[in-house]
Amino acid sequence: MQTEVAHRGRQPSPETEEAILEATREILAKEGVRGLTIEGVAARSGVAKTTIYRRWRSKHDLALAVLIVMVEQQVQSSHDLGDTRAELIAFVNRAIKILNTTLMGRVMQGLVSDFAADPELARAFREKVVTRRVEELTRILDRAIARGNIRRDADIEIANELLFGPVYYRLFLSGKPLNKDFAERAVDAFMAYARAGRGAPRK
Amino acid sequence: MQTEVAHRGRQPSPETEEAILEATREILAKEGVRGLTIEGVAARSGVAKTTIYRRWRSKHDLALAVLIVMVEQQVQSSHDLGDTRAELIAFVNRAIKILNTTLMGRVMQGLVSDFAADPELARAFREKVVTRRVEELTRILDRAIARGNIRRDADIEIANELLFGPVYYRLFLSGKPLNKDFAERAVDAFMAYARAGRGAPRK
Amino acid sequence: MQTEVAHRGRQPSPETEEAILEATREILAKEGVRGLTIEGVAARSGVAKTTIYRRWRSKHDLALAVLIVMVEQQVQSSHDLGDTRAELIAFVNRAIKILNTTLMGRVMQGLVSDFAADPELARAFREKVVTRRVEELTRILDRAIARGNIRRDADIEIANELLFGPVYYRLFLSGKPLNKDFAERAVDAFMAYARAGRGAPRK
Amino acid sequence: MQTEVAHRGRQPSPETEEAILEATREILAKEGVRGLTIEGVAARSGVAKTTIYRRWRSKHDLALAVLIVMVEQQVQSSHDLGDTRAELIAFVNRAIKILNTTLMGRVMQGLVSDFAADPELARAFREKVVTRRVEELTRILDRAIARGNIRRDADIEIANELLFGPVYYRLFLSGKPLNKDFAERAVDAFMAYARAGRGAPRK
DNA sequence: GACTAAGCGAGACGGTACGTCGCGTCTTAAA
DNA sequence: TTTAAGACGCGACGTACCGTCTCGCTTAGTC
Repeated sequence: MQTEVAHRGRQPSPETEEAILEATREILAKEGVRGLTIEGVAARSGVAKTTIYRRWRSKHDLALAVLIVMVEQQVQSSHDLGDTRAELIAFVNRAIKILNTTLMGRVMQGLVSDFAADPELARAFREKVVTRRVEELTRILDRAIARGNIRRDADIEIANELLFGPVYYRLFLSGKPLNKDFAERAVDAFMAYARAGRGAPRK
Repeated sequence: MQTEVAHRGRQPSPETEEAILEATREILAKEGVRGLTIEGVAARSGVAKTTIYRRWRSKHDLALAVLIVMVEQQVQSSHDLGDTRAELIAFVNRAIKILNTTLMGRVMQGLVSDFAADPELARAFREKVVTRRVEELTRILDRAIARGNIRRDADIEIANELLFGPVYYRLFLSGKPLNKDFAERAVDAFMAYARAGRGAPRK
Repeated sequence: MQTEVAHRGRQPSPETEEAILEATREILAKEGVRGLTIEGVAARSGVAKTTIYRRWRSKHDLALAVLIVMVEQQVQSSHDLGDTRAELIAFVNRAIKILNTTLMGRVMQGLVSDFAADPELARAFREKVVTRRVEELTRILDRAIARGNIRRDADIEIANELLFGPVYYRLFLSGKPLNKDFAERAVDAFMAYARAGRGAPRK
Repeated sequence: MQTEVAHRGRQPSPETEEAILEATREILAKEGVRGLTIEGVAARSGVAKTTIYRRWRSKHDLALAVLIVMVEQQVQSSHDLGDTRAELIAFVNRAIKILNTTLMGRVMQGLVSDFAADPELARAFREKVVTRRVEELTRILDRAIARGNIRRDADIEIANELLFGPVYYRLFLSGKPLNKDFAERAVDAFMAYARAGRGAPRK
């Protein structure tokens, strides 16, 4: 008469999940977010569509999941180099390198439009990806302030925008290559600003 | 059966074109690039799908056309204020205002992913939209150099990235509002950088 | 992820199939094969276009399916009347009556051009429709031979062509009505031929 | 005041007409009635669509025009061979040969469905194509009656159906090849019938 | 020689239907 | 209860042709 509560049935399998993510990665690499379809992932992974929907709300969600895994594997703390400029350049360059050499760049290009349409997706992206970067940046700037390299009241938010705004501008809009000396200039601009102070000499 | 070249056939009707663009604008305003479909534009404009395809290759192309018309109407030269910082702030704020108050912002968000997938689209966007901004910026910086406000060798490309990178970073990624004092900070950072010179004091 | 074969998934629903066939019949009756469109069948039946395509390759295939159902319902064995001529006349008249009173005539007219273009369709038609007639005819001729009414070596193929060639000639080309005494003449011609024998008196 | 009637303007050019027919023939040969489109004919002939529509109501009409030209070129009277059976066999074989070796067969297969849908087309076909055959057949049967080879009251209509019904049955429905001895059998059947008389021996 | 019809090419246009892709939901049977 | 399989309704895609419609030129007459 089914009075029991404890029936648990078949357990979700980790292999299934991995198969899905792997297929997603392969498709993403070959065709970008554009070519990513649930149908395609199901076919390539041998997993049923239903199973995928049980775990992710949309293909964007799925792409983001892949991206997050990627970010987590790339995590790497920047150590104290005793030189703020060098630390920042290394930091920005690390981000650039990931964008250039992994799926990250293509996935970002494909996902960015979805952030505006899907707040939940945007939230997840910021929480998992941006936050880490901001934390890292905070550590670097704290050291910089301690050393007296930059103003006490330098705003982390501005720092982030000045350093990475140009990076994504190139990735999304201008299509210019993201190379090394490019990072230097962004860092120099930020340093000039942060050293001088907000109310610094004008005109 | 004839050998002439000059036969021209029926000319594309401007009314038809306008009807399509207007319908596109309406849908874009209501539902964004996401909700834009050729089918929908055809239905709303009373124009046949085929006619739309005859003029634009894709809905992204169509959205871009709308955006370009918008930009062309907004064109406005910045006059000499005698103050570079003020001119730049006004310049950036003008862009921000357009993003905030017209369809431009939403359309950009929706279109940005397509630039990576469709080089032709990206090329058109840069040519029609970015180029104008760069020209304008050039004029401002020329005046600034003439006045001695910034270094002779300041790079227009960098200027563009430093000023607008943060703007689009907010629009695309962080979702933070694009308000007034935001423009000031980006301009101050650029000015600090451009005044100091590239090989300026380090550490 | 699994290796089994036996998963069966959701089964095609007979209601869906019947809805499609019924809508097809209605359209066929009203507008003929000419007016039959998958789009129309989908609309009238409330079934999705894709579902129709999942079951039939083309509208011709669909029309044939309807025709086959019709034929299967009309199947009716001719019993021994003790008189070959009477049996054949009844047989031909039965076919004529179906062509005259059901959709069969119109559908055949509309389908006939497709047989030449679509061998698969032609094959299906012959298998399902012609074969039955030939079987029936075989039984009648066997009885005729047993009675000594016709030659032992009368060819079933020729019989079929002599009896039904004129019928379809009228249906397809001359447009003359298919009435009763018409069948008699075709049967008489065949009987004269089959009784006389192939090498019979000439000139 | 336009009282005149006789303004004539530019005359339709025969070259244009021929170019259209030639293109039609080529397409018909390659792709059959199925692949025949006004658009295609216009493209291949270099003639404007409008010009084609000015002369023919539909692609079927156009195909029929081609077929009629073909028939007119093939016209050939059968001479008195002194032997009715031989004359009929030659007559049927001539028709078969045309169907087998020219476009006629394919065009007939493609057009036959349109006869039912387009009475005007059917009328034109009968008038231009069938009529000639019936006239020819009449001459042969007149000679046969004169010779006493067949009954006085043999019906020309029946003759036509008995002789050509089987031919078109093969062409349209059974797909069996139209070869030589096939004609003999149809003729023999007709002869047996026509010699014996309608009210001939039964049972 | 100017005027006036038509013929003609080119090609835009509104349509209808095509056949396909992918979505997200559902049903079924097996694990 | 999860899973693979796959049917299903749905919305949109981009394409093929349809038949009609300007448009501007060419070709013949007629006045």
